[in-house]
Amino acid sequence: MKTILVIEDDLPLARGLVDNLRFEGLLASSAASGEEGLARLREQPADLLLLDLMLPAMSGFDVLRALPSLPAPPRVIVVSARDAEADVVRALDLGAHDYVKKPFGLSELLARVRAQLRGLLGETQADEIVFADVRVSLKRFRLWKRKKESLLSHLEVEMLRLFAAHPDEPLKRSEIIRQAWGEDAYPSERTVDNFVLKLRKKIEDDPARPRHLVTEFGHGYRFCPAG
Amino acid sequence: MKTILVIEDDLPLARGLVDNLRFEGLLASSAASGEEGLARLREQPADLLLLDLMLPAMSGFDVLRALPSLPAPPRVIVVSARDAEADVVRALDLGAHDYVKKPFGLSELLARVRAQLRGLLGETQADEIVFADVRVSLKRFRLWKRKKESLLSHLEVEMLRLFAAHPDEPLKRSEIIRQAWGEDAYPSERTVDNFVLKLRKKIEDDPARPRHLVTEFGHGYRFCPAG
DNA sequence: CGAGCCGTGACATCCGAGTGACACTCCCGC
DNA sequence: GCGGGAGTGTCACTCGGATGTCACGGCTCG
Repeated sequence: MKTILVIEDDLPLARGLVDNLRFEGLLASSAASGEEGLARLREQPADLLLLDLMLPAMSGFDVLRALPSLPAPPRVIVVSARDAEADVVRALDLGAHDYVKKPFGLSELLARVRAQLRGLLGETQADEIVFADVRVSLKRFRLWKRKKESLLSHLEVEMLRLFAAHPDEPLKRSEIIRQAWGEDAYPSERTVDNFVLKLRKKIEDDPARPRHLVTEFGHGYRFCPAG
Repeated sequence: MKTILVIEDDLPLARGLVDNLRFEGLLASSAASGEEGLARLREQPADLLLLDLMLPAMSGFDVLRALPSLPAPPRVIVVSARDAEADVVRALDLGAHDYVKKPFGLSELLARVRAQLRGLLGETQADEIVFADVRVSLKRFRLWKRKKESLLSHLEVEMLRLFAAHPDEPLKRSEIIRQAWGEDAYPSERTVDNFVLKLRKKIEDDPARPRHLVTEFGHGYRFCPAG
């Protein structure tokens, strides 16, 4: 599913946009300031950003300038009450892909959102995890440890994604299953052990003495990026 | 250099646009009708199309509908005096990437042109794909492997084009269908397998042990130009 | 109506998720 | 320290789903 972030300090408007985007079948969320939005994008890259220009502290232009240094910059539609041509040109040349003037027609905005998302392949979410001497491409289902390449299955990727989202935090097997397998799958808890085994063979120097995927006796497993 | 075609029946306006686009460093030309424009695009693919909606015989909407069947569809900015929201939505959903209402500010239009062309570098619609001992002419629907010639169907070409645009990246069957077949075609996912089979017979030394079109179990297929 | 193309169904084959068995390790009470 | 039971490491095996492959039917176009 495609993800969208709305950066807008007018909360009722933001909520309305998010609701409508969700109704379009998109994974939408909002942030009330540029700083908050950028922090969110750094953690959880989005495919598209709806950006207001008139924000409290950090302006929309500042946000545009900061986007290229993100791990996965989103496409951007600027939504602004500023209708001077100079503002439009400035925003577009700062990297925005489209510019919609307030007040806008909702159906036009949604059509422009569809136009921007069209042709984007797959999900652009965070597609790399890097720690120690290991690099993981979540999009390509591949893992490299010192130039040695391994293939990852769908579930291995989901588990790595989960562990990376909770570094140094013990995760119970039941929690791992719920997050990586989904709400409606109920494999045995020993299945988790098997996947930990497979992952250790791919990311540990000595799989018998793991330093990254550590057993928390009686509680589950813990991911230590630092080792 | 990036190429632009302007389809506009108001000749003075068309000339003005072409001059300004050339001043921007682009290779611009114009056509006075939809038919003429499409013919031009078929001979000489462009990177971007500026399209008027109110054309004499064939309307701009008709042109939009005809674009996908071109060998190399351009990006499209619709430039129109029709300002009803319904027209905007319709044009965007027919595949336009942006919509500018007349009368427009020239600097804004040029900024939108730059925004559309940005990031297109390297994606310029090549009409040849070359890898290993295989050469493909996308325009001629032909493929050569060591002097052995094969004919390609329309969909085979689309799939090759898609794979070539995403080397070494696993593509899901659903994505392949969406990109190669189009948004409104829903063949079975097994259809993709059949086309992979046909392509393998044409590009692999040993189709039973493919090195270029590799299966990613559970994910789809991956194109490895290097083998 | 013949040829080529697209799409589906059927069958064989392959792969990996999940299970269970067995050995080993850890914690706890003695 | 020293069992013992619970928890974990590890592996071989199974089974369902995914894929390879082919053959057939519908379709369009000349």
